[in-house]
Amino acid sequence: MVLQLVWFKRDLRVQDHQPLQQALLRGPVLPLYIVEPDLWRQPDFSGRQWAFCRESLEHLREQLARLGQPLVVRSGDAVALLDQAHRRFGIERLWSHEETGNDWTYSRDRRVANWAKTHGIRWTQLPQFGVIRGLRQRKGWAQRWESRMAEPLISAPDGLPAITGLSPGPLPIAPAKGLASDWCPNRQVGGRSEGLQELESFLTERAPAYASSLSSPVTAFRGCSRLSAYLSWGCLSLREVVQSSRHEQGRSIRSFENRLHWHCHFIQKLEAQPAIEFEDFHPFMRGLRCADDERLAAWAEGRTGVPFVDACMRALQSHGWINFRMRAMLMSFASYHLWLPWRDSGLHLARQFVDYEPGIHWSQCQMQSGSTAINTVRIYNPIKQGQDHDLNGEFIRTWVPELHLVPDVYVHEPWKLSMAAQRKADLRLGFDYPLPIVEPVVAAKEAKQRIWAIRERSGFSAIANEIQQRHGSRRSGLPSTGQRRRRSRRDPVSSDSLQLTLNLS
DNA sequence: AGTGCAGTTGACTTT
DNA sequence: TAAAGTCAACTGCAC
Repeated sequence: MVLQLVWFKRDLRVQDHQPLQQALLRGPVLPLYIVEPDLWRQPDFSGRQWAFCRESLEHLREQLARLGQPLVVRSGDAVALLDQAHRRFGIERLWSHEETGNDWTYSRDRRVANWAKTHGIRWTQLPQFGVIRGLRQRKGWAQRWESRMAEPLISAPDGLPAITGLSPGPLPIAPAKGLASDWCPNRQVGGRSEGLQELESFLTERAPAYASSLSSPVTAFRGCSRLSAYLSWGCLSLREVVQSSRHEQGRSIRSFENRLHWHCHFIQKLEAQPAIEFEDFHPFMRGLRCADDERLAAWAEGRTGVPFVDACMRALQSHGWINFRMRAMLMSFASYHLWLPWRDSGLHLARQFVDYEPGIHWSQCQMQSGSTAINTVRIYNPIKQGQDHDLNGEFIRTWVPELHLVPDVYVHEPWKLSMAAQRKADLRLGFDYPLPIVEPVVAAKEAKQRIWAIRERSGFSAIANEIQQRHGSRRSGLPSTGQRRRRSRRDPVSSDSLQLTLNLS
């Protein structure tokens, strides 16, 4: 018997699954998922991600079983297992979705490609996002994204011919031996039905308030779409989310759609330049920051002594998710205030995110650390963020119960409490809750100076411009220094040539 | 009623 | 998807 092998990776669904559809046109299909212990031992992967993935696999297995051939699951090295399948059945062709993963999955894919070539097996990888493989420069990208998303959805197959004498194999509880336990009590549950429920409730109930609730962690857990993990693991296809959101109208849904666009925009950067997982976009930024295990641990465990930062980190630990603005603030605090290398803090965040998507993640880590050079430096002030998005401290009090009795005005800056006030709030600073490990205002100022000193060095902007050509969207472009015309308020539409000359000279 | 002035607001620039 | 600083316009009030 000769088979088509459909290799499921982070595309755990049968709907809108082009490789599955195409493979079935050519013959009986062996649907395979490979649990790769080495992958799950990588420092950016974690138990909570496996738990979500495993739930999604259970659902996928059921769906495929109903179609006639359950999902086959094997644990081990991908090349070894593919080779085994080939020797037993003969694989005519290998099918999968393109994956823009980390360095480990990229090199595994190269090994698989090699193996396939050696055995004369064609490996067809089809795109599932708006990411374009082999793209040299960014011009025209947005339009190609648009046409990808407009393609008709592919419905689930009618059925799969059963393969006799092939056991589905167990879905392991742990994907590798000796992995750290990862308690995440408020994690979303994986699987396509859960994803569809989330999509449905978002579009029919929650979408109108999306734009107004996505910034504050008080409202974001309900107000955001919460589809990210289902997209990362492929329970839902991006195209189906884009298309169903287009049936709705309103300001909020437009702003949501914008973010779906950004999803691929960021993955495209890692696709075009895999090194950004490890290496700063801009060479002038390399080796800038200082590794510090103690600082890293305090940040990662939510005990920096800055309440809003700690509250966000603890909420993330418990949910496996937090809203975008707070992710940016956490990263900004690690990179600027604590001056930690983004790779170290980024690995911790990667493990915390159930929705970890390497391309988005590493692009964002760099962007929030100022190392992309094509974005302006954004240093978040955690006290201001707290006052803006958790004015009365309800979020802080939920996650930092040590501050339960601290009055609202001090809850963002408990170090300003007098001894008497501490006693009254039943709080001993430095004992029940730490004093801040850095002075937020001073640390931010210092970081800002360091970063700007580098940005002003000669040769910096020339390289920044090259990065812009390769990775930037049109809007993110650096203003060309010295060429911008200043407009006075007094003279808002001045086109007076004399003034123009003066301004340019 | 008009003027002076401190304090506030908002647009815009710089870091 | 930032924050802080600057500057001019505006506001409310006293006289």
